[in-house]
Amino acid sequence: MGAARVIYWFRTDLRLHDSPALHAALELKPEVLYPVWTWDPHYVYHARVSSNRWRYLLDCQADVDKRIKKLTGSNGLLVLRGNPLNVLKQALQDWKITHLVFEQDTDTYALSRDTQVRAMAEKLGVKVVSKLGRTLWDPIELNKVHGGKPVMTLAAVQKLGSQIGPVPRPIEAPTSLPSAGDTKLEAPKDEIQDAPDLNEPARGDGRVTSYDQVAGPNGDYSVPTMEEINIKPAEGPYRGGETLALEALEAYMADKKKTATFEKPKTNPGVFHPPETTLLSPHLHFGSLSIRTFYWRVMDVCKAYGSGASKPPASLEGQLLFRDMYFAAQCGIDNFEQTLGNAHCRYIPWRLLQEPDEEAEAWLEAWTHGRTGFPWIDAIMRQLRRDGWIHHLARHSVACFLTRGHCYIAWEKGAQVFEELLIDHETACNVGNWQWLSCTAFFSQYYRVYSPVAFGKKWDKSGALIREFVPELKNVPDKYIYEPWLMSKVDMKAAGCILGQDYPKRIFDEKEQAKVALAGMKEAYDAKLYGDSPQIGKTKSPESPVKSGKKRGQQSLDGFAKKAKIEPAEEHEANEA
DNA sequence: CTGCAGGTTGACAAC
DNA sequence: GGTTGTCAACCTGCA
Repeated sequence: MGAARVIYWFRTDLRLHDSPALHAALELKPEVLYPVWTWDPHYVYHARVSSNRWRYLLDCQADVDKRIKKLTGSNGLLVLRGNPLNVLKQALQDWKITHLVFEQDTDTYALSRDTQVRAMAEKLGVKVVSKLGRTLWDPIELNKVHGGKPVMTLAAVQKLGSQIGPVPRPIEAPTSLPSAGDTKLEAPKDEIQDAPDLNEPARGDGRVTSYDQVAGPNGDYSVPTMEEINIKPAEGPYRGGETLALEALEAYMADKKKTATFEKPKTNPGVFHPPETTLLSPHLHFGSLSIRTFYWRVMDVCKAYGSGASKPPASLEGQLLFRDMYFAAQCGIDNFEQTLGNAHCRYIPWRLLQEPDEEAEAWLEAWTHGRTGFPWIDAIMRQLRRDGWIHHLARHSVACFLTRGHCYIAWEKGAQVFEELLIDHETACNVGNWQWLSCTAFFSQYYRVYSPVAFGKKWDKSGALIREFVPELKNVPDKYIYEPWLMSKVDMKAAGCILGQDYPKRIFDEKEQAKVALAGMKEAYDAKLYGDSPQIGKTKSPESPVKSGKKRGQQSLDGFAKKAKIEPAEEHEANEA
């Protein structure tokens, strides 16, 4: 039996430190190791991604590329442009690969993609190895030991997690890597499906050239540039990559008291550049920081600190446990990313869930672009758009406002905006948190409503966040900064801000609208319907959105993925012939 | 079955 | 200005 020839497929794990999958690849003692990223058109066209997040991804790739080059002394990351099923099939054959190794990914699209890739590889006689590395515990196993029910409470994560066993300690980054062999590839002619192009808002004017060649414009599989992928320049201040991730972790952990006594609800959503929280979530998303490295650094600091350390759910450990909870819920619930067909999501007849509604469309548009006339809400939404990151409680505040608190608009609409704009967007966490805030799952105390005026004021009396992100209100006195509609004509003139001209009038009276929304929530709770209740289908038009493929797909979140058609390899061969 | 405690992070008024 | 009770009352998990 010859030596192993390995493709290491990077996806959710753009790092070299504590990578169980990479470790498994190296344990095969391969004679050649091809570190591959597949530039998947699904993400380029069928997922919402802002310029900020595209740049963050490229940052992570560039950093891993540099690290790999250092260890191999030759090649870096090989970015193969094309549908992973097709390019990997070609690479497995042309490079005489014996093992395909990657980190387990339980996202909806990823599960279906990996199932197909696995089948394709095994058919070619290639061994497929996948390892857990993205969560503290295996989300599938968490649900299994929960009796097959999806894990949806933090207490359950703690209990079942400790039953499964302690989180493994992180493993060191390799000190050397085998080089890749010959990288010549008989590039398959990929049919790139670019419709629907959900990334259109981030794209520049030029043509997408990413898929002209499988090896990229220089023929060397180099990490793409923003120009090459034709994405507009990113405006935000936050950059990605393993090097920055590890530095940021150490910088935060250096303050032992802050780390050990961390309580999320006590961190200030009005503080920015830098925020009071760790800002490590985007690194977790791209895998440029290992979750286990983060977890054990926190646990060790807390242990050394002693009895004064904070505890879950508010503590840093608690934040990481929530993440595991959402991953478990996502892979344990059918149609997790939407209301319809989701047995664990309360059915609420949200505006814009199914029926057109001009007023609600206008409110959604105003919310999306920070033009609601509520300075606190608008500041957060503009911060989200410019920087790609907002504080957790700020997310709560604007999510509550759009859904159960005031606008009574379907949570999926808001989740789509977050999906596009957040640099730390994680489908499981984003969808889960939107369900939480909209009181459709996880949480149900709908009478606790965040005020668009009082909540911000509590943290930030003089409105620094508003003055930064809503400059038209810069000179409004503190007294009116959260409620500019209280200004007289004279006040407006003095502040250089005429309402309805320089800054919008509020879209509604928030106290009145909160009453309307609360009454709606009460009625919806009394009805006790869930996303899979048969009554829902019956009350709607016969052209039920649950069944109709294309239109629904365009509207849904990552769940679109599972409906996106990935051509079986055989069909492609037939097409090419 | 019932009852009850607890639930990451509310708002507001009254003291 | 910081603490406390009320608002109107949800869910899950466990005894």
